[in-house]
Amino acid sequence: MNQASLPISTVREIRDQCLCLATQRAARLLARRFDRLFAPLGLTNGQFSMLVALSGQWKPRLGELADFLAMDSTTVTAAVKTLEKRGLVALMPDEADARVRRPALTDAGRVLVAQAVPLWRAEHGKLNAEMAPQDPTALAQILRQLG
Amino acid sequence: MNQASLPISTVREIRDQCLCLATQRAARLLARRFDRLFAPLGLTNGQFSMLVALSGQWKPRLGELADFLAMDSTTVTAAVKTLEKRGLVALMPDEADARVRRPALTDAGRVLVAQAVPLWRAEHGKLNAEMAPQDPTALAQILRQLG
DNA sequence: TCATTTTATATTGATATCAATCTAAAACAG
DNA sequence: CTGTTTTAGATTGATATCAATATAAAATGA
Repeated sequence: MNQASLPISTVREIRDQCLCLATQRAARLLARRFDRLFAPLGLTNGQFSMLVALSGQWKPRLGELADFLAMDSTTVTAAVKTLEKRGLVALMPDEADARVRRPALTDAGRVLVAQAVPLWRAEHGKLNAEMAPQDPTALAQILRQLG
Repeated sequence: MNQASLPISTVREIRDQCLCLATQRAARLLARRFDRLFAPLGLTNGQFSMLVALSGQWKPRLGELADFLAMDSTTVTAAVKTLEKRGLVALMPDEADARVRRPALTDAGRVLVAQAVPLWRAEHGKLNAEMAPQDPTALAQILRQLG
């Protein structure tokens, strides 16, 4: 009951090398940071990302949005429902395929995301400064290819 | 109702640069990957990380474990309770301070983590190969400093 | 000492996450 | 065409996550 279960070298190996652990850690820290940033607007970091994803000309179906966010599609269904209830997003039926529904920003959603972007820009500027001399965009690109 | 809410350059800026989004994406992908890997043992990626953290000589209090995992301490309380119910971890009272409780692996926990490590090593080897020529350990270190 | 503050953890309530499963529509095979 | 398979999405159930709050022990201060 007293000896370690693994060689100490193994514990160190996993602690120092495991990308899953390192990524979950960073994800939790950044999620909290941006959740607090957007809290005055009633948004979470994930809701902000989703609203931004819907702010271009791109009109994804739910499944495409799930791929973009690397979420399970059931998670997207639930998340969109929350935004829909708040009137930030509307679900539009597809003309060609009755199974498909495409989330789209409402006017209220557009107003809110426009308010959130300056907050994001200021906070992300701080974050970039903190991680110097690392290149944040390069890191983001590596992360996007990870999985 | 039809025009984009943000300049397209802003949408691209956030999509390409936001470390919060990039990290949440990667975290979800890796969580699913390692959850499936450990599923035959009845473990999630987070439970594996927690058991490994308790596999050294380190005997953290709950709050120290929370810091190590960058989790909220209430999340750790709940997660440890699940492991305790399964008999993988026991919560030991602290001699000097009655508020403090220290989670410790049980024999069953030791057996299970020893079974999980070879799975982790094989899968992480694949992951390392996939991200060549990036250095996975360097990436893990950057992520550990992020927040 | 005793009241106040701080610290460590637990509880509650809300959302996030995913696996497993379900329904309905579309695509396909014969 | 009709029966089967595939695809898109929704529902359910379990755990994860954190903010807000509560509790209880320790530390501090008058």
